[in-house]
Amino acid sequence: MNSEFIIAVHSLVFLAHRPDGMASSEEIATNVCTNPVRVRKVMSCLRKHGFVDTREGSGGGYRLSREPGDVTLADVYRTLAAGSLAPNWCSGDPQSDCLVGSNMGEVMNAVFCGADQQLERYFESITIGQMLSRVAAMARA
Amino acid sequence: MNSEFIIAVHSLVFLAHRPDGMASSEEIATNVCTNPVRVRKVMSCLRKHGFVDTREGSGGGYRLSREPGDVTLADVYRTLAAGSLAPNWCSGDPQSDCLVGSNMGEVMNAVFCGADQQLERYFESITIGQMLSRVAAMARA
DNA sequence: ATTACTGTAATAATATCAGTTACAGTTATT
DNA sequence: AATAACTGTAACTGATATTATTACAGTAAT
Repeated sequence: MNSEFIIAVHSLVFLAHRPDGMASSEEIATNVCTNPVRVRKVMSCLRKHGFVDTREGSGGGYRLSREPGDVTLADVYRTLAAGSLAPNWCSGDPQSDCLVGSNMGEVMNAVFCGADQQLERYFESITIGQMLSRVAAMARA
Repeated sequence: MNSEFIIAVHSLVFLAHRPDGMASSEEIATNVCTNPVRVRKVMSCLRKHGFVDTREGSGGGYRLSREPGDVTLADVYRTLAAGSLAPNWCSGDPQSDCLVGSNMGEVMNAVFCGADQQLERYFESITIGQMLSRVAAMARA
């Protein structure tokens, strides 16, 4: 799975966990275990899609702009990783004079579109709020 | 998605399409659009899991050893690409003293295990025989 | 024997992904 | 107004993963 998706989810959960809902790219990067530039790139995308607000300048950072319980992983998936199942590579060749060789690419594509939808449906059932609860439950155990 | 999975599915459909159910690695490679060594590697794996029989030596090649209608994509998936959704990379760090940072890896893992199961369930509903029908339907259209 | 295959390892080429550096723009603080 | 602490991006570098190629031993048909 696309690691930007993971960074995004982790970041959102981290923000949801913060009492004031805020953190800088560096704080997030440390928590996620990656570098701040990558976090900023992902967050920049999340901002454009209305998941977070940004405050530039000193004391700035990111803040959740939606209720954790209202944001599903599917929302994030669609924003950052939609179609990630579809192979970058298509087998076969439309020019082939073989029935299979010439049409497999398209059939395979349809299969993966279906798979992607299936995956989205699953992610639809999990919210950022739930992720936070799960993390907390883990800590108690 | 794992391109070996795609090669495997394409190859099996191609074999199913052959009147005698047989083809050499070179024929398959041409049809799939890749090189014979790769095909042999994938087929070797399929053989070990009982999907095909191999005949070495002159005039040899591969032959489907199960009914196309009985082989699901899930069978192939489990053999060649199971767990492909789970990220190779885990966010966070168990040593972190933050609730989120220390437990997110495990929670994320559980999420992806679920996603993988969801995907398998979907693949369960598609057989090699159906793939062949779809390809044929496409050619008629 | 020769030819046409598979099986597999090793290597080389290529593409993808992640980390780093650099710097312009923004805002709070003093 | 100067400084410090941020975000936003682009460009570059390095690491990693993927794919193709080469090579050769083993097997079976002719």
